[in-house]
Amino acid sequence: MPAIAKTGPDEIVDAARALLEQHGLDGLTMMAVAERVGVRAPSLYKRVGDRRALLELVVHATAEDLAGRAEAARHRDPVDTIRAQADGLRAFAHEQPAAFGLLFGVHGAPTPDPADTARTVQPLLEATTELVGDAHALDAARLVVAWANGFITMELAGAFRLGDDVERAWVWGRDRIVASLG
Amino acid sequence: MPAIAKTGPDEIVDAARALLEQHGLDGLTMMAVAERVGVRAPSLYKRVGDRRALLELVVHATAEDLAGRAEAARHRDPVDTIRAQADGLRAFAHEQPAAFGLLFGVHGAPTPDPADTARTVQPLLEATTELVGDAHALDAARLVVAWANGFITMELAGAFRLGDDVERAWVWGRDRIVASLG
DNA sequence: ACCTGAACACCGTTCAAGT
DNA sequence: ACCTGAACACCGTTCAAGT
Repeated sequence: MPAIAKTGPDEIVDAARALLEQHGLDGLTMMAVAERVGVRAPSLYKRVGDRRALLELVVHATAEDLAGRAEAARHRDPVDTIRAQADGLRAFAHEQPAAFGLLFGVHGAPTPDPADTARTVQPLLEATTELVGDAHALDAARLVVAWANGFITMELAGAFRLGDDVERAWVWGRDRIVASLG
Repeated sequence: MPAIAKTGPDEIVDAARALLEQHGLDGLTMMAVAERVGVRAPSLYKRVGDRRALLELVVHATAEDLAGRAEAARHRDPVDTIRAQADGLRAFAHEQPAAFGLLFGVHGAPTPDPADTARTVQPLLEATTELVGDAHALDAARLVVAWANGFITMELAGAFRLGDDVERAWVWGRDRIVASLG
């Protein structure tokens, strides 16, 4: 007998991303995803392997999203590009904090596709190459990304507890780093 | 009837920390902790409230550990202190990667005691005060900590996939940051 | 006082049976 | 082809009953 599919992998991944942001990683259960796409949990296994595989799809979708933004934030001036890459990463993290945490956290989450990672870093790498030269372009890119990721992660975790202006700390740190590459 | 306690909170926290490093956060189950301390899972609830409370104890113990190390890594020269704080944090993370991830990750883990956080940052804050003055001491400390946390987190997550020397990137970044504060 | 088996809720996953 | 109820394993948690 025919039997039309009620859902596909895309709807499932979208549902999973929504649940991730709304209820955290623990709220992203197979049962909750199933309910959201209008199906019973066992049916999901015909589409996505298992929960781990679904997390991989979520990571992949998030990484693609981020790569697209990074590519869109290029400027003529390498200093402008570096600032835009850092600010863009932060904006992305504020929009999708849980997905950002999944992508850059430590705890055994799936790793993004190397190709997406490469696309994401590329514009920054071009800018640092222009600023500091080939020999240290990668070191410089790692400096910028490490600082931005660390700052954003601490910000999202509420780790800046000594008061004062977090916004100012971002700009101050960002511009110190940019200046140190000049 | 008497009935001597078979275990106390300290053994339970030690068991939990060991499980965390050996089997990850998912391996830190109440049943596994119970088995390690020689008791059945229900008995743990007379000692630690619940799993969440146990995680808080683990975070607290880890944060105290880290604070002690930070205090032990002071030097006369503020530049030496900053280097030592960054290197010490990294050494700590390499020894207890899972605990480090729990402490600095994003995902709804318990937050360390503010007092422990303050102790941990204090030596760095004194050094940055000496280097850049009161007005930007906190901004500078945040720059250093954000970079170090971000670098270490990416390193532990295996996010440095573009090859090359990670060790060199650490030293290069660290010394750029220190120099930018001079 | 402290410990435990039994029980319940919840989640991931499999599979035989339905359409 | 696709979907589902039933079932199993595993974990967190509670509680009445044991010593």
